[in-house]
Amino acid sequence: MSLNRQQLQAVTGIDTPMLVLAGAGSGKTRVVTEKLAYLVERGFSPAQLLAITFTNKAAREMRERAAARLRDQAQGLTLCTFHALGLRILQAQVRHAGLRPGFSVLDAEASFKALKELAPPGLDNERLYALRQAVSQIKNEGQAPGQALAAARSAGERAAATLYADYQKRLAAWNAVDFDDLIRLPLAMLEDDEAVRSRWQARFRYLMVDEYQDTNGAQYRLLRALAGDRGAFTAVGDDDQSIYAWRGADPENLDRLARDYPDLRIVKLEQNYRCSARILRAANAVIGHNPRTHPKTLWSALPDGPAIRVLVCRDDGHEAERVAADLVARKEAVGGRWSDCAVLYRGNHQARALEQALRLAQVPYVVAGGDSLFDSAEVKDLLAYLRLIANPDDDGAFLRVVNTPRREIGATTLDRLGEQAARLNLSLARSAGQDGVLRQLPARAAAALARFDEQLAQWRRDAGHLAVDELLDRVLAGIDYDQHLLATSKHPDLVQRRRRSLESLKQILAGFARQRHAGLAELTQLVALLGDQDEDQRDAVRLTTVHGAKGLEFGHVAVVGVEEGIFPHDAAISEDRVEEERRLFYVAITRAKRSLGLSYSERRRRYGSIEPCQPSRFLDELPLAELHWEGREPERDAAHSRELGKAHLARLAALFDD
DNA sequence: ACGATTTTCAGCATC
DNA sequence: TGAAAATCGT
Repeated sequence: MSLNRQQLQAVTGIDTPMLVLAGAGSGKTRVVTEKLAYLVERGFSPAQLLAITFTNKAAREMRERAAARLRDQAQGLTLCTFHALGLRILQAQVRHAGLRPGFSVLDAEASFKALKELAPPGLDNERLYALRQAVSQIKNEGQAPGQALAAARSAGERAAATLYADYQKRLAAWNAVDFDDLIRLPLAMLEDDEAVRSRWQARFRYLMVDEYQDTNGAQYRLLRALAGDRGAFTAVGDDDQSIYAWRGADPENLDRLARDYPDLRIVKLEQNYRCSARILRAANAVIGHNPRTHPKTLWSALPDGPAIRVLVCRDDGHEAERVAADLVARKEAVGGRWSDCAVLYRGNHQARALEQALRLAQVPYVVAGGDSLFDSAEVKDLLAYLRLIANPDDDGAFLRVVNTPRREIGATTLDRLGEQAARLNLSLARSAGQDGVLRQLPARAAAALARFDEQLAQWRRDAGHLAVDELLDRVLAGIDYDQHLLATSKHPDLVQRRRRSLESLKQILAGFARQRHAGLAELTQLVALLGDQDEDQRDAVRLTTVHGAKGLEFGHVAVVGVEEGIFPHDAAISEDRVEEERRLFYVAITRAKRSLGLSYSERRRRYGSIEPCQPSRFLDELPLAELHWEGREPERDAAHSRELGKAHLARLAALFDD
């Protein structure tokens, strides 16, 4: 299949900076991979090319596509997320960034915990979230603590700036960075230091940025610093699919690009190759309810396909059952692969009812995102051990593992240790290694701490000559973790599951180590960022949030919980952010190639009690002619409705026999 | 210091 | 409803 005229322009335009406004399903990924190939043809070496995405999933997808297109040329390509790029820059110039080798990358949870401890005491959660948001926003604007303090006008801004300053002091003491720092610190180096800037500008001679509408202020400046005046970049994005404003994404960056690069060329991709004409009409109708700065008119040459089904259900359990039954009926009638179907929802917690129903209906499924391997306590524990071995300053890691498994080092001992550490200006783990500190403590506590310190010292020696998986085995043996698992797991199968988690962790770490030739410190840093990389390849229905489905496509898509309060979400309604929810809904329905089902419940269990629900306003925004409503039927008619469903699906099969 | 029991509270999405 | 935190009792 060849490129259309706009796609060709997007691919071959390399003499001026380029912005590609790519509608949903318009072959965006294809353009990016073709362009990478084109750049190589035109004399760029793959090592000089940098392709940036926002999510690990997108990076993985792009890597596969690039490998298929570029073959062995894809090897030298740098293809990663903004944050992974930031991490590389930091690793390459650790000292310059004010860090020491072995620094820790805090995950969102650890970072919030640190922030919470520094915030004024007695704040309710709502205020804490607001503060976290405020601090993160300051960082996403690329401001240093001093700048933020100077710029603060209101009392609220001063509170956020003060907290930010304290928080950064704490991170510095821990030799740690958070996710926002992975952008902010490299940016500061690039902007402030001519030498660093030219070094990285020489390293990357052409930049591709995917999902450009999701960039925040700091990321935009990072892009500009790397591209420099050469303007050797292509940004690909779609403002209608901007769904990360809550993460600081600023679609304003689209216009900023045109201002900063007057010779910017803009190409619009408006032919959709994915969705049936009917689904696309519905999508266009929905997004038409938003004010738009870069209006696009998406069109599809594909046939209409079946009507969009709207399922009205009794409650969330019923909804899940019907979705499951629908998937079974579809499989019987149309055949095809389970993996060509997806169930999309607004929040991860909605997966639970679906899982139950799918299990009952014996439909194979995989849940994307949600709680991964890295959310389990045992994996977090062991990763914290590794982090503490790599970075003796990581107080967060120390506190997590110091008494797991029990070492008889309790809260009082840690309080005393904390006082001593503060006095000496040392981390907790380092203080525990000081005789002077231990002498201040009761003999029992001091002995326990000394034992732990000795263990750590031994592991640090081991880390020098052992592979990660071997080191992990040694740690597991040293702390008798299996015993701890047995003692803390209520069910025997839970013990099995946890053992398996640790086995997977070992595999993943060993895999990373081999693949990236990374040492212990780099491994823990990468893992914080990348999470679980292996995709489940089984033929199974995919359950995912709408956010997680961005960039993916499926023959059949079911969107559940299309209700006021869920989609759009309550918080979005009260905070006047329905437009982003509408874009999210637009993303959801444009994942579907051939058939689309939407469903909502009349009642739903929320926080324990059963509450009545209203259908989502987005349903009213869909063209009535494209919809086929199916109210809830009496149970005795379930078989009948199944037959109806089959007849419907048989027609569908006749339309699309591929 | 630790496990058992009661109370609270509800983050929506990701790096 | 269910998980996490706070409190209680040994």
